[in-house]
Amino acid sequence: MKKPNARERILETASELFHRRGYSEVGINEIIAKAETAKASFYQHYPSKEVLCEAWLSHLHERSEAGRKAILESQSSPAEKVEAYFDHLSAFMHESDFRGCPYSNTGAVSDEGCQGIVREIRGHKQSIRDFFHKICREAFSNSERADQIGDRIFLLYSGAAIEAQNLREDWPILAAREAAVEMLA
Amino acid sequence: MKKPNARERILETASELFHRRGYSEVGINEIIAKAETAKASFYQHYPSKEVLCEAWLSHLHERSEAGRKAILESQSSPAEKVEAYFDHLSAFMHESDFRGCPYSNTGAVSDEGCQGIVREIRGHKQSIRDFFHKICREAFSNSERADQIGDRIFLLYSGAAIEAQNLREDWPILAAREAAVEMLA
Amino acid sequence: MKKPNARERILETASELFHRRGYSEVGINEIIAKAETAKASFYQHYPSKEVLCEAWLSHLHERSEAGRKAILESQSSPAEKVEAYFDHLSAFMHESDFRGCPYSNTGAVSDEGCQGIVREIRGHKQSIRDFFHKICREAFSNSERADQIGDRIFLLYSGAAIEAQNLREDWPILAAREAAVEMLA
Amino acid sequence: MKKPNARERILETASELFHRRGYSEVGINEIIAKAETAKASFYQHYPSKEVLCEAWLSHLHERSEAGRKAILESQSSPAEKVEAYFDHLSAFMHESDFRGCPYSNTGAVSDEGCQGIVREIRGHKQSIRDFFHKICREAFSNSERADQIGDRIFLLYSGAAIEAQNLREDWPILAAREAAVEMLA
DNA sequence: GATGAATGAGTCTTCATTCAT
DNA sequence: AATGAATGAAGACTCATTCAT
Repeated sequence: MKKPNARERILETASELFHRRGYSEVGINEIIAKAETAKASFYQHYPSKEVLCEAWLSHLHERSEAGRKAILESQSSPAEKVEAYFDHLSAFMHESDFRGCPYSNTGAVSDEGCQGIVREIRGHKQSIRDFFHKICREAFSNSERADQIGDRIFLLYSGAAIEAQNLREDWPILAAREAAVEMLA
Repeated sequence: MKKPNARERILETASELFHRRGYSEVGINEIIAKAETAKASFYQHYPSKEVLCEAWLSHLHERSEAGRKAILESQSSPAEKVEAYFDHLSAFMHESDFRGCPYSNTGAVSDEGCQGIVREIRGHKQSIRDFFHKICREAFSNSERADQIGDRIFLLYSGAAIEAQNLREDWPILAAREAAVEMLA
Repeated sequence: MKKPNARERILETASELFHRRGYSEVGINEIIAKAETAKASFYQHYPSKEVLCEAWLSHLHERSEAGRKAILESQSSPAEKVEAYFDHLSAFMHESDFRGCPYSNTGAVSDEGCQGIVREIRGHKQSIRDFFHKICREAFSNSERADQIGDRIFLLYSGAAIEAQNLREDWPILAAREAAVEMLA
Repeated sequence: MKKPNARERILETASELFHRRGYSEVGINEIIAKAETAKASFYQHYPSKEVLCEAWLSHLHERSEAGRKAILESQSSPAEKVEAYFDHLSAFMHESDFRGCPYSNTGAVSDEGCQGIVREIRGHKQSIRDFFHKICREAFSNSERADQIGDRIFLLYSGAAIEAQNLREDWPILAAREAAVEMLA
């Protein structure tokens, strides 16, 4: 029984599982079973579980970058842009039963030995930080102050994601959003 | 070869290992080996790994509560109290090579099935949130505004911890601290 | 279904399998199946397949040393001692369907990374070499000449074992025995 | 990307790898990767790993036969011919970091099921035996005695190869050579 | 209160081979 | 003549837990 597109099916399945339950909690066996693939087919496409994890984070990052780009290019005000991004976060959290940030969650179980994974995490985080910096530079004439506020919103954003996960509540997202908007006023 | 205090040695060993590498990444075998205990002795004291995890988080919480109590009872201003707590965080992060928050890290690999663990996490987080609320109520006459600012500082605090871990840098802690102080001005 | 003495059963089973088919050709699964043990029981007693291999070779060496000791302590002439040892070899080869020398066979699939295994092999070989040296010193007044002849008999012995294996014939053992006796005449 | 001579590249690559690490320790994947060939191309040229092994041994045998033929046809004395062959062995061992005899090493991991491989091994060994027989017939008028001495030199030769490998020393080759020359005196 | 031996189910990864194109 | 994707079986090893003593 030959199944084409194993590569894609594996990535899709793993994305779902890694996100919902965490990278370290999902085994190759479960992935290939759900993806209906043979184990050796898996390793033909991904040399290791770690590389699959990188592919997942990288793929997620691309989509997430596109979302930020769309917001940046919109005609909205800085505050509206920030609001839009927090609304994205809120939707994302509800979709995934408050599983939090895939990057932070993965970072929690990856030591410095997982170089590729760590690179993906840092790249993603820096990208979000840059996003807030850009928005704040639209709002503030002083670029130093803009970056400072951008960092604060970035931290509020991260804190909101992690605490919404920990508490299984969405007030952190709303509170962070409100704080961010206030900072841009 | 009788080893007294097996219970304590196990908890100490597990605390160190869980914190540095993560609950899911540390096995029972490693714990009992480092604690120089027999496997059956382990299960005599802790019926499961999960219960050991709860004991770890609970013990950590007690010490952390004591720290917050001391700060609250100090003669410092609200801003100074917040600064003191962020300084604690900074020291904690440096001590542990930026391993982040034990509670959030554990939450990243625990599903809702781990009721005891989840309870510890939520209790701890709520406790920190309360701590900031109390400080803010000293600073603001309007208690609603106080809680709002307290929540924001709580989120900055969480965000700082997680991003210091992700980026292995300490600017998030400094930036969050600065933001918190500004909010209390 | 608890089975005591797993450790011994594993060693016995592995000894048989490693000898008949070769260290690299026998998997842990087969060993534990034949020994009727759980996989984890295996690893409780032997931290790795490599260590099991060392235990096998070491155990074999002890028995083999005892045999040489008995020959050395016998009242036979040097030639008779050598004959006795070659007769041992002949019997051993017939017993095992001409599977040759376990040490040489294992050396054929072990690189220098397998330090423990290599140590066992070299120790065993040196022990046989010493054995022939001792016998020859009984036969020759010149100890240098004795060691020289001892080395030659050692090499004849090794060559006989390997070629009896390769050819599945026993003439090599008979020929080597004859040559050795002639050297002692 | 068309790669001509895939067949030859595969054989060359496999020869090197089989010799250095042993037939059973080298996988098809490694061979095709190093030979820069596709997996299916491999199976187009060699229906199985076993057949590739036979091709390797057969090819090696041809070159080795040529060497023996050259020695036999030389104008040297029997003792010189034997010396030349042991010198070949010495050079071969040093070139390959004392990996020993490819045929004996392969025999150590091949059961009687591998008919083709076993045939190659036996053919090769018999060929070397014949070689020594021929040389000894030049040296001895009594052809029975000649074959007897030839067999002894053959066994010394085999023993030297295997023990040089086991001990990673070259004294066995020198000792066997010396013994062989003495036998021809 | 303490122990070492035993366990089944799981981990990630590699094997030699075959398929459709 | 060449290819990349697919495969089932097996590889060594670890998991958290339970047992009898």
